[in-house]
Amino acid sequence: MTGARAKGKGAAKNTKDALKPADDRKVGKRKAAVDKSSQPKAKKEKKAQKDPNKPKRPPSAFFVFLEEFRSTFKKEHPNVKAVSAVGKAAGEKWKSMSEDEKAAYEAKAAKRKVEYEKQMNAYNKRQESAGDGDEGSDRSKSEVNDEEEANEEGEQQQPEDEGEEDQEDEDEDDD
DNA sequence: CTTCTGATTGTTAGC
DNA sequence: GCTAACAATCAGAAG
Repeated sequence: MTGARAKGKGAAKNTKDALKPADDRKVGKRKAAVDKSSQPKAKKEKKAQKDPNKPKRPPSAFFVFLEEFRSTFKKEHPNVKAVSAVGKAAGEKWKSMSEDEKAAYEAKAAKRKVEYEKQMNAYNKRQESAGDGDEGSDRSKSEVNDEEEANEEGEQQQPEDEGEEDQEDEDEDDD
């Protein structure tokens, strides 16, 4: 079980699979390491944080929905602590949701993406800076101190609204 | 003690 | 263009 992780399904590099995009690939999953000594060791920090503040990927609409779903799911199933249980249930419901409902999460996810780009910009800049001096060599600098600096637009309104942002002319469903 | 895994889908980045 | 990897999560499993 542990062996097949990265490419679980044989990398799906076969011509057959190649034609078919990642269809049912159980997601090669993460690091795909654990081979022998690929386990990232925590140098000193708690987790293997390669980069000081690496911009994590923006949660997809599904993940946004997941966060909310998890709360609900846990409420109705406080005994269920299996992540797989929520994942399955969420996935099922997700597919059951209408595009309208999904659009609400998609809109949010889209916004996340924009922020992600911003974070990348800051991160990217950081990288350049880090590369300049020797990284990890100087410890007296108290590591990174700057945080979130890509706020050029002071207008960061936080709409607490619930759902439906500006769908404007969305064809909705006319069937 | 520390890191990984499971399970879901979507998005992003690399080739 | 397609593939691989990763995004959260939580508790257990493995080393």
